[in-house]
Amino acid sequence: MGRVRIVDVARRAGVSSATVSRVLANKPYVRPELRQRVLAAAQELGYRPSRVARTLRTQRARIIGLLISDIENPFFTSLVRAVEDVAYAHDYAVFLCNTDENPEKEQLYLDLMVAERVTGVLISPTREQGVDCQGLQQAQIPLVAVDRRLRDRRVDTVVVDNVGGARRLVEHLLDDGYREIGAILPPPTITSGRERYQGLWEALHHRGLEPRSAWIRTGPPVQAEGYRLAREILGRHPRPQALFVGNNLLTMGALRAIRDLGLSIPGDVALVAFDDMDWMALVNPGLTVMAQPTYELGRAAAELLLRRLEDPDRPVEEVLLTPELRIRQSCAPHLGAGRPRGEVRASGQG
Amino acid sequence: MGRVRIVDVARRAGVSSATVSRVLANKPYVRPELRQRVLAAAQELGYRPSRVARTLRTQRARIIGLLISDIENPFFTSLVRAVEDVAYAHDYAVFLCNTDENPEKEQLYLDLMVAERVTGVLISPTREQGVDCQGLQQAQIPLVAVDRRLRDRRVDTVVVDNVGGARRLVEHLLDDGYREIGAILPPPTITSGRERYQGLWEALHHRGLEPRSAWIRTGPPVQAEGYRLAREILGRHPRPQALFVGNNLLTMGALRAIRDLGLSIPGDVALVAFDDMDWMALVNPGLTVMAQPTYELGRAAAELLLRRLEDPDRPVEEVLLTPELRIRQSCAPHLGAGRPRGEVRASGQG
DNA sequence: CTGTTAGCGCCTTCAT
DNA sequence: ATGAAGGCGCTAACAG
Repeated sequence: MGRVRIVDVARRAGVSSATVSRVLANKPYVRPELRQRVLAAAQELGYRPSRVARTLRTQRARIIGLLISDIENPFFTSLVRAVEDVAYAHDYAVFLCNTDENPEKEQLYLDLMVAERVTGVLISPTREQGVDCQGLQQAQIPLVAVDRRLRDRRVDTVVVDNVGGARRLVEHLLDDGYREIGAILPPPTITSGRERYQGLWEALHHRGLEPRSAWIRTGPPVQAEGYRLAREILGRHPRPQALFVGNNLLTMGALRAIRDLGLSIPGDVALVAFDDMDWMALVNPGLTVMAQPTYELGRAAAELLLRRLEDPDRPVEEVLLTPELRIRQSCAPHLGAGRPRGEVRASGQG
Repeated sequence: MGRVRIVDVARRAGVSSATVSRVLANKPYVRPELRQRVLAAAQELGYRPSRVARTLRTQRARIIGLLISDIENPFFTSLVRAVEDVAYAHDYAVFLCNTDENPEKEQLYLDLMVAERVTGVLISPTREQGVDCQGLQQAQIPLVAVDRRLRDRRVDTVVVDNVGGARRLVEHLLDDGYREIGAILPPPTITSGRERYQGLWEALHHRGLEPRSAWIRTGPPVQAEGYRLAREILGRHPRPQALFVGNNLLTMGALRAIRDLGLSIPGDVALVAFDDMDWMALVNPGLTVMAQPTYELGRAAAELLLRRLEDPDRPVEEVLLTPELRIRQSCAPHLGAGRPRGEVRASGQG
């Protein structure tokens, strides 16, 4: 085992375990000489404090729990990276759990976080309600929702402006002259999906248009679903001239479907997508996307959690970040043909 | 806090804490009636055992540590997913750490694993040697290396056949008539990088060819480096007709560079790559890749660790998996022009 | 400034 | 089949 305990170090340094503890915790009121002796003894013995014992004693593991819904989604890995950076800087470890869009797994991990007495939890919830936070509350473990909201308004939240972002994307299509617009979206049980639908709705209504339900489909945010739904929508007669896809994985599937159908973008069907992925520009330079500030999202969430820890009584906070429209200029001229309006606009407004 | 302790449950059920412990651990020798009472009491009180206390007592946290070198690399996320699935099935939690190809961070996390008294550790090491496993050994925490080897031959290892895989990729180029072949590889401090270089070397030597050092570059396996090195190599006069890229992130960078240089694949430069990414076929259907069985890799590693835990004295094991050659048929005819040999071969042999 | 002491919550002999 | 008691390794009062 971690054979060498604090008393071993104490004995070797000729002091008490309390002094060793103080030295290692960098507390004041220790004679420099003793400090040296202790440090040396610890070094020589290769002493590794048991974080387990410390946690039991202090009733708080210096760990931040992070529950994401799909680790294979680049969106989340970028977020993870951000959280990790912040945690690392503040001497916290990160306990990463992949809920896999599965509410049961989510609950299981939430309970695990309680059982491990983590300091705080960041979560990107699989659904808006039905999450049992009793355990967390009882154990006074703060919770912060990232990317997706929870029904419970008492939890701090960090999200992007999904309504506005979706609206700008659709407006981009409308500005280009498209009127027959289809959409593939995450289900309304996920707040971001619902909000993006609302953005679509607002954009259309602002121009006196109605969403055509035959062209609008929702499904779990996974690639296979994007593929399936895109084929379904684009297989209809008539089919929409343009597609708004509300999630990166869905977009990936849709791109595949469009390729398999032998269609070109935007010649046969125009595409705008929420979320961005690094390789999308490689796949299709003509694609316009709403890029989320993923790293910022994670950083903001982690920092919000830290603030909450400092002052448990501060008012509930909601951070709203703004996604960025990226209009990509096609560098493959043959793909540009057939676009209602050929003009390429500068990045920025929609 | 987790206010309700085992004694609270015991009191409520009118038994001792020992009985509660036995019931919750599903141990025999408890009267069914008492068992019911205990279960009911635990339920009513919302009792959540402290894993921290349990760990302190048993000296082993039911956690598997997983140290990967880059969480933003899809290769690793797929591996994470596999490990998680196995762990989950065996009632282990996974403590995921991102070393970020940084040996210091790696060491820090390794120490953290010891401090947390995890059951075992899976690692994809940042480098072959210099990893201090003293702490792990002292604490008798088994270690398994995944994807990359460690110098220390006493650790169980799960890797793919990098030499053979690289060789087959290069042979694929040679079979197509290419002779002037360049390469972009991870550095030799990473075993997979070195092994892939060896595969390249073997393929060339087998045909009486020599690697041209001016066309061969190594660098950290990140996209920016792939971009830089590809530009460098392809900017030379003369430049190679074909490129072997030995890592997915490097490939991503190389693809970007090739695009920015206005070159086409394989017309201007042929490309074969180790590692596969889901979207690569979308980016360039003509790309031939050596796909790693990433999920299998993670699963094998986790299972190897589990076996090691069951029997600490079993001989050291090395699992060698075989990557799969994927020859993609170009569906963009204009990209096929200029290829020395137009024939498209079936997937399988190189 | 430093040492003594009393738990944190659980599991596990040992005795009954 | 059940209970009593000790201790895992550490920190935080409290004494001095």
